[in-house]
Amino acid sequence: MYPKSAVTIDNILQAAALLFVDRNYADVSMDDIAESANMTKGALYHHFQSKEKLYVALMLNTLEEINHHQEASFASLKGSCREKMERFLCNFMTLPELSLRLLRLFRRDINIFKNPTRQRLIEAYQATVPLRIEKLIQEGIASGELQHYDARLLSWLHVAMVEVMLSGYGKQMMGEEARATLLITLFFDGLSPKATNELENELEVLTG
Amino acid sequence: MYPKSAVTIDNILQAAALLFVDRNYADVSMDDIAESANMTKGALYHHFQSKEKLYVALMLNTLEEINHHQEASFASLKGSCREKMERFLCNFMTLPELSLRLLRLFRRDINIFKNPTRQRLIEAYQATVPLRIEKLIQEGIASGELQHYDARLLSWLHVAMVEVMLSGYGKQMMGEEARATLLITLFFDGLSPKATNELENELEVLTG
DNA sequence: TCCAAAACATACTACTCGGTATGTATTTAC
DNA sequence: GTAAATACATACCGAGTAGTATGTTTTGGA
Repeated sequence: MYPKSAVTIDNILQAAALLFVDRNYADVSMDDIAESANMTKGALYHHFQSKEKLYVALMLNTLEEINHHQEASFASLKGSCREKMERFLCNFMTLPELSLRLLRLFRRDINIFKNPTRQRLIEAYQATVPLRIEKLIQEGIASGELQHYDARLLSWLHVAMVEVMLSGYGKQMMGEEARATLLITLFFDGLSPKATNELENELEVLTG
Repeated sequence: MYPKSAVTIDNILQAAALLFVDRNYADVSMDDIAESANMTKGALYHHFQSKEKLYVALMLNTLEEINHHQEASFASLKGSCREKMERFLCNFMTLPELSLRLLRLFRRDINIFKNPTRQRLIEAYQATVPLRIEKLIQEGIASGELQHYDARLLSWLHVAMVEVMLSGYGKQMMGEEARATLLITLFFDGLSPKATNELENELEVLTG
């Protein structure tokens, strides 16, 4: 009934996001956030009980957005495991710059908090990205497209590689789809020059 | 001439290391460090001008240790690029638990500082691990063992994967050498079941 | 119109923490 | 031994910050 609150909260979270992505949690004060959101600290505390609650809200909110962005694409994935993963990755890379940076921030700063907050944040984070990839990998293992290593471990390796591709250096090197292709190639075929495909082609030729 | 100072500084750095690895930079106070090192803050400030200087000293000190640990092994690497990387990785994994955790900490917290400190730390960090791997990768590319992607990007991907292998979940899953082997396999051959070797064997059989 | 609840502002508290000023004890050099 | 440099202790300061108490303004409904 007081819709003004919603837009204000959104303003606060937006301002907080911009501050948190290039300073540390400890280095961003509630005064900073209030000033950046064009309001006073009193108003800020009217909407958020504490700094921690604000950060958690920002995180859950961002993850929710990302979830929404991915849900449709994830549900409509078709083809081989490899195709699915590549599609998913491409879609992921089209997320707004800010969302991606926040995601990276969360992964880094999640240990600031103590349980039970910590556990809650970890689960929320995992549900949006690593678990989805883990599911794709599990399917790939089941269908024989991937060797049967631990799916969770593989998903974390994948996530870590994606993070590298998204951060700084990777970005200026190559285009979006080139980076996605490289990553999928590395993941499935490795970096040895004799790629599986080529060898399979040779085999086909020889075996008729 | 005052040799007591050296051992005291060592004590301080050791105590600080233990505190920093499981709390954040901001969450560890100079009082904490002093208490943990069994001395007062005044004594602490006699040896370190500031908290930042202390942290930098800890970091450079740790990197120096790691450098020392790796130098001999790195110089004596022989065989193919793949063998070299596997050896190097195995050796790296034999580093003390605390050193590895500190290394991870530095990578995460290096952005706390402003230039020129930041730049100095980044260079020191890169010199101990990523640059060495980059060199191995460059050799591999030159010798045709690896496809000619950007060596630096590949080294970062490699480092990121190593980090996953060393952190928590990876550790309890498999033994040391198993993790190293998996990582090298993934890096060179990928995770598709039809590994390059097998295909090459098939080719050899068919082509005689 | 009028009132209660929500939205926001102001001013303040309590406290932490990096850093310092100034002392005392200990070590080394001669 | 003794003087000076070093090592360490004690007590404090000032800045900054999370959080609060208490006001004032605005909003939405009856």
